Amino acid sequence: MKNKELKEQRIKGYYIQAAKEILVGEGIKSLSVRSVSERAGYSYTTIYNYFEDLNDLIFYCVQDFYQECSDFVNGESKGTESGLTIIESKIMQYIKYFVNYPSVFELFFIERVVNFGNKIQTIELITDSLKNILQKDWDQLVAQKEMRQADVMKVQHRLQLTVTGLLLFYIHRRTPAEYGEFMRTAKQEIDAIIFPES
Amino acid sequence: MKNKELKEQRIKGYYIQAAKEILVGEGIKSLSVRSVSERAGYSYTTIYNYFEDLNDLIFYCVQDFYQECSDFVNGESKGTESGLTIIESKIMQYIKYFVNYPSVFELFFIERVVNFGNKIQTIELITDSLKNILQKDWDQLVAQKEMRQADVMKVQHRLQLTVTGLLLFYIHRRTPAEYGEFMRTAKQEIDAIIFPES
DNA sequence: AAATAAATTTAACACTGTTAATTTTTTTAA
DNA sequence: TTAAAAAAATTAACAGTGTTAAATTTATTT
Repeated sequence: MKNKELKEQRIKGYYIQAAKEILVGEGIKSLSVRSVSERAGYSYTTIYNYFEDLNDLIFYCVQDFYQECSDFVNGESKGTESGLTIIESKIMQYIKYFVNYPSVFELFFIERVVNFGNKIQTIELITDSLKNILQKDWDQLVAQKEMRQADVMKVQHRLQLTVTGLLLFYIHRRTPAEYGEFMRTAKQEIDAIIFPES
Repeated sequence: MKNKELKEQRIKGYYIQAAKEILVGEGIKSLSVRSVSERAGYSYTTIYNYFEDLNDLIFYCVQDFYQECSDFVNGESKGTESGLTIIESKIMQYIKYFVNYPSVFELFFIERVVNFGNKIQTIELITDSLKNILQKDWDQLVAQKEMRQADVMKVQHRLQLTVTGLLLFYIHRRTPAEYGEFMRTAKQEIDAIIFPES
């Protein structure tokens, strides 16, 4: 009976969609078993027939958001720019995604993750999301011998720390207060990492 | 009647002490109006006679922890080291403090702060805690003309982003998994920022 | 010692996540 | 097509959360 499984997947989709809408619209503080159930159109315990618990549902949202973020960054290929330049503009797109969806940033980097269990892979996927999303571009750079593999790894790590730090202070602590200044300093810091000589 | 005020301060102290013990021992997830009240020796609503709400109490803890962190970093002056070297070892002390008290890191950088109001100064104190705690050392460096003011500010900001990023991934996402590796890469990254030529 | 003020506690409310029992709906078998 | 079995969904309930209002106890003044 694959019909049954299809049905189950559809209903899970209703919950995931409802949860994503609440997360993007009102934030994780408004996401409760009751609120998501109501939006999905079910009573407040039916959800336990389809998800282990609320965290389980949230994990599906995280995977969806990761894909959205990746598409947002890699979607519009800027055409004929050089390697590091296109990487930089992609990093700025990555930053813009989380500025547009601060709840997703919270979900990825702030939210305390309990019940790791079988979700460790997803955790790693999102903590390394910047690296993962740009992996092809970095590989290409190495293949064209524009950078050495070891240097790429160092730069990847440095970018992860700095970009996450930038977003943490801007989204979570409103530092700096102005969007324009934030984007300016963000670009400066990224520049300093990927163009270390200048 | 200053006697009355003294009494009030003492009782507030009981609550703050109880809250700090819970935060350090069991983490913020275990800090509730009921748990802190029980440890302070009062019924579960007496707290509202001394604090606006639970967040108000937490803010007093934050200020205490900030002072503790500052003392931990500046307490043991390493004697006759040169400017940047002593700054680096102090930054490593700063990191060690939060590794020892991960709940304090959460309180400082992770916890969503509602009801800003009159607490904005405290927020700024802790988001700029690394800069604030080392300010004298930086000033001395400028006074001795070992660094220019503008460069100091750039390095301060870079350190803030990197150190917070490092702690976020290590404490919150267990990346890297090993303490030794974490401290090694932390020192590397700090080195790269404060000794940019090498 | 009696009246007043202050401090503390109990009761209650509206939330939260989650489990167990019950009811409704859907599927299978005759 | 109707009866039995299985599945799905719902209601009730529990233990927890923060917070307010009313009741009670304690302390201070007259």
